[in-house]
Order: sequence, then C-alpha cells, then structure tokens
Amino acid sequence: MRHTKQTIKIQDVAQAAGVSVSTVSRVLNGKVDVAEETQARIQQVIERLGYTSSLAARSMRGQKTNLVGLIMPDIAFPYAIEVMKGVNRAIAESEYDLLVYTTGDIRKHGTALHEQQYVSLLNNSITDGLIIVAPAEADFVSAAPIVSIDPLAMNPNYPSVHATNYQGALDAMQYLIGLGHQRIGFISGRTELESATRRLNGYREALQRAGLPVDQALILAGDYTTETAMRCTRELLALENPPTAIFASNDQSALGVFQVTRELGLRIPEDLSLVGFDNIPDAAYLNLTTVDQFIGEMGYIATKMLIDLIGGITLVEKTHQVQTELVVRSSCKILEKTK
Amino acid sequence: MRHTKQTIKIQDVAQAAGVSVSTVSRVLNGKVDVAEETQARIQQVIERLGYTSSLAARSMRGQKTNLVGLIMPDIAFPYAIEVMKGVNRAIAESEYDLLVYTTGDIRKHGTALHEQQYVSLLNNSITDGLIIVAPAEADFVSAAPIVSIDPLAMNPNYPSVHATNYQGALDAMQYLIGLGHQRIGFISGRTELESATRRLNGYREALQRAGLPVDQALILAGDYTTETAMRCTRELLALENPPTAIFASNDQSALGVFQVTRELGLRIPEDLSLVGFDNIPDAAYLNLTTVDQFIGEMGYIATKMLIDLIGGITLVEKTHQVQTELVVRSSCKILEKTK
DNA sequence: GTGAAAGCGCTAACAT
DNA sequence: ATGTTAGCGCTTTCAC
Repeated sequence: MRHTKQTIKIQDVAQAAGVSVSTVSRVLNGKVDVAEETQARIQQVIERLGYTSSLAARSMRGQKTNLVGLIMPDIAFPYAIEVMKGVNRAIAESEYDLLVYTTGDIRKHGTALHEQQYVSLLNNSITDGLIIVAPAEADFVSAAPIVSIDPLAMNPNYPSVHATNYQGALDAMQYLIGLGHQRIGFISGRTELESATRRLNGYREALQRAGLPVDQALILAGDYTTETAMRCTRELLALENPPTAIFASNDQSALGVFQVTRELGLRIPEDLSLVGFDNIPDAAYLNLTTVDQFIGEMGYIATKMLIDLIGGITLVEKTHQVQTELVVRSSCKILEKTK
Repeated sequence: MRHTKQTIKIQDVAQAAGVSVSTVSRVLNGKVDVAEETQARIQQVIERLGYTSSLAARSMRGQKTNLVGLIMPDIAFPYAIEVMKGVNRAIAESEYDLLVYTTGDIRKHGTALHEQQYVSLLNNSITDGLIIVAPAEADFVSAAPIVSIDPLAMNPNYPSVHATNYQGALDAMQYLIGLGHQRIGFISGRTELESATRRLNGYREALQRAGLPVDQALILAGDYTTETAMRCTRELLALENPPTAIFASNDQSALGVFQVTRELGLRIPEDLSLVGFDNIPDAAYLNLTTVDQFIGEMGYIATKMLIDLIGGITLVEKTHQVQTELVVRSSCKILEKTK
C-alpha cells in the first residue's frame, strides 16, 4: 500500500488536465456547461490518478454528502442488528450510503451525556441526516434532520418510530391464554423505557380481559438481559404454583428463559410455553413463538422518513407506529404440572 | 428539535468569551499556554453554547479525528456481524470511536470497482485508519493505515488478518472421521476466495490422511449462500450412496443444510452429522458442531493492529493468523442408512 | 498569554 | 466555456 501522506487533490487533477480547478469541480458535480472534449479529458485524468474528492472539504462547503448516519450505543445485540438490517435495506434502495457510529460500549462515554455531541459531530459536518436509536435526550440541536427509533423521552422534539408494544403484548398474551394457560409468568424490561412499560400494560390488560387474576408473584423485574432473565426464570419455576407459560419481554430475556429450560431438561413448548418479544435469533429453529419482525421494519421506516426529510419533504405524521406481529412457530399445549 | 441550519462555531465561542478564535482553539486542543482563568471562562462558554467543533473542518486541517473506519460490503450476515462485534470490542477498549461504512448492498455499486473510492473517501479525510473486510483490490492508495481481514488477493500490499482455514477444515474432518464417517459431503465456498480454497484443501487432505477416497460426487460447488447450500444438500442426500455427514464451508451454507434436514424430518446429529464453518447463530441451541469463534477474533486483532499502526508502531508481522477452533456442540453417531 | 493571518481542499459566485 | 477568487471552520505559525 502506498501509504503516502500525500493525497491527490483537485489541484493536481486540474494541473494534469491543463485546466483550472473550477472546471474540474464542475465536471465533478455534473454541471452542464463544460465542453464535451474537456469533460472527457478531465474524466480520464481523474481515473488515471485515482482521484477522490475529500469528504471533509466537500462537506465543509455545505454540500450534500449522500451519507446517512446511524447512532447506536452498542451494535452487538440482536435488537441493534435487526435495526441495522432494516436501515441497511432502505439504504440499499437509496442513493445514500450509511455511516454507523458507535462508541463500542455504552459505559465508555456515558451515553445520554454525549448524545448531543455525537449528533453535532455527524450532523453538523458529514452526514445529511441522522437516525438515532433509543435516545435519552428529548431535544437535539442539529443542522440536519433527525429521526429516532424508540426514544425514551415521552414527547421528543424530533420525529420518531415506535412499535405497537401494547398491542403486541396483548396479542402474545391472548395467544397463550387461548392455549388454555391461566398462570403466565412475565419477565419485565427496564422500567424507564416506554416500550417496557407498554408491554407490561398489555400483559396486565390481557389477563383482566380474560378474567384471570394478576398475580404479582408471576411478574418479575427483568432488565432486558439474559442473565437476569435466567435468574427470574429459576425463580418462577421454583414457585409453589409455577406458571405454565412465560412471556419474556425482549429477545435477550427470552434466550435466558430458553437457556434455563434447557438446563432443566424442560421441553418447549411441551413442558412450558414461551413467547418472546423482539427478534430472537433463529427462533424458527428453536420453535419459539415470538412477537417480532418489527424491529427491522422500524429501521427501514425511520430511514425512509429521514430520506424524505433530507429531500425537503415534510412528514405527514411526526410519529410513526410499526405494527408488531405475533409469529407462532409451533403449537403449544399445556401439560398438567404435578407440582 | 431546533433544526437550525445555523451551527455554533468557534467564532461564536470566541466572541462570547471575549477572546480570539486561536485562544479557543488552544483550549479545545488542551494546549498549556493559556491562563487558568481564561481557560475556565472559555470552557464555560463552550458548555453553555453546547459547542462541538466541526469534524469536517478539524480533519481538513490534518488533525487526528479519533475515528476508525470499518468497510463492509453488507452488514446483514452473521459473518459481518461477528466481525463487527470483534471490532466493537477492541474499539470499546480504546480511545477511538468506530464508523462502519456500508453501501447497503454489494450490487449497488459493484464492490471491488469502488473499494479504492471508499478508502479514499474515509481515510483521506475523516478516519485515522481503516479496516477493510475481504477486499478484492490488492493495492490501495491511502493517507492513513489500513488493515484487512480475509483479503481475496494473494499478496496484498497492506497488513492482513487471516484464519487458519486449512487447519480448521482438517480439524473438522478429523472429528467427523473420528466418529466413524467414511462418506462426508462437502459444500464449497466461492472458489475465488482464498479461504474457500484452503477449506477445500483441508477437506481433501483429511480424507487422504485417513486413507479414505476423495469422491468428487460428494464435493458440491456452493457459493456461501443458504439457497445454494439447500440445493447442494438435496443433491447430496439424493445420491444413490448418500453421505452420512456433511461439512458446510461457511455459516450460511450450514444453515442451508440444517433447513433441508429439518424439512426432511432428519435429526441432527442422529441421522446426519453436520459441521459448519464460521459462526452459526445460536449453534449451541441447534446442537451444531462448528468451526467458529475466530471471526470476531479477527475483527479484534485487526483493530488492535490498526490502532498500533495509527500510533506509529510498526507491526512485527504484516500477516496475522487467528487460530480457528472446533466447537463440538454434541456428540454424533452414525446411523446405518438404509439407502 | 494572546491575537492576526495564512491556509487545509473544495464550491460557487463573479469575471472574462 | 473556462478562469479567478472568496470563503466554509478550523489549527497553527508568527507576531506582539
């Protein structure tokens, strides 16, 4: 690799082609008023020299960069990956390229504190727009448009994409209740998140509608991690009157439940019905019933919205709801537990 | 969101603090020769105004940006995700942030053709260094260092990280042979890839060492996709004398095999042993034996190497080998197939 | 210890 | 149809 500190610039191209920088710039930006012959010559020189205009310089002149930014706290979780896939899909269909920004670890910079900083960093210089996942901040100052996915704040000042968390939980519960389950355990998410609260509400409402009691002993405080969910599962199964089904309020939690049932030699869904929320990797292979296929969609929709905004199109609704979907991977039946 | 086109710049800070821009710049860059009192005042103004210096302008002046770039053709595959996780881990431990660049779809821009362009775009302006996955190009012009993972070219002019593909395939095969398998199907990868060739060589060598015949009918041309692998699997199982085990040369292929066995009601590993290469999502849950846990490591190592290079440290070896590892998820036994 | 001024590579008037 | 030039926001000599 010619790891030269010396980069080819527009000047070099101009010189080599025997024209001025502005003429090269015109060709670069597809302006019409350049002679065919000159245009061709310049194009040739550009290719021969392998010239690429500097992103930094271009964006400093306030140009479109054709870059969309995606800010995520951490990219190593199924949820994050699904969002990326959805964004990726929309990007693939567009003229934009994607820049995913991550600090590698929430704990490194202390998330919320620095959200505005990331926004400024990207949107005030190199990106034409930004998608930000689960922002804690309710208010951003930004030179370019922003769309958020699953914002924590109740009434953010930026457009956002949500899922029908309440309805999804309702669906999941009605499915379980329809199978005959009467005692259904619930592993909650982090209560400060809107989505977690809505899912819990759906759980409660479904029980009430079915005339089933809401047993507090069956509602355990999870935190969207596998480890905590494993602890919760053990606790639930150790109850004197254990649940016959468990509703895990996110992907990581569902995997936790799965893991414990596996260790205990319990079969799903024969011995215990399990429904998880969010995309569980290879749920189909695991025979898991899930409320999913909406996370990617959120990424997709958010990106579409953002591209509209960049294009100067005003959104009809600032908040977009993505329909959740219950995917039944297998039929479940309840076994009468002998304690 | 105050979606102002008006951004706060260093000028505004200087004005508000009653100093010159250069003084603000000095504070920004932690220069020492600024009066305590002035420093504090400026710092305060910066915070009050929520000022963030423009990435574009900063990088144009040839500064360190503390940004590492990762170029991937597509981010929606297990392989890509594992690489990202590894890179992410190294980034989390460092002072750098990560910028993942993707065009969303290989087909959109025609990959190799534009690799140099991406390199220039990022490395000649906003990133301090670049990791590039499976580059086709053998030669890059770049202002900042580059480290590649799994380059296609034989002797690239940039440092690279590889896996012990040959040894891994050998291990996988010896495991299968150790179980008593004599007829082992092989679904190959894209032959233009170094890694695919090495895996095939490992397959062949293992058979020869064991004194087993290399049956061409058992070696099918895959292309690292699930669809093709499914076709190959059906073909293999339809043979008059079908294999009792299959070695899939990557993750997507292994999932293809898995899918078909599922459709046919075959149990793994009872009816057919399956070993896959590369990280298969939740292989543990699927009881799949795999050669894996090295992809993330490649990303991790590559990032470490890159950070060294950025810091001006010369690498001891330009090429780094990451050890593959065979993970046995379950024990397999052969069933005598009745045709 | 601080300010003035010269550019980094580029685009967009404004000339010619 | 092409060249000249003034900045974009920043860092960095070089003065004071």
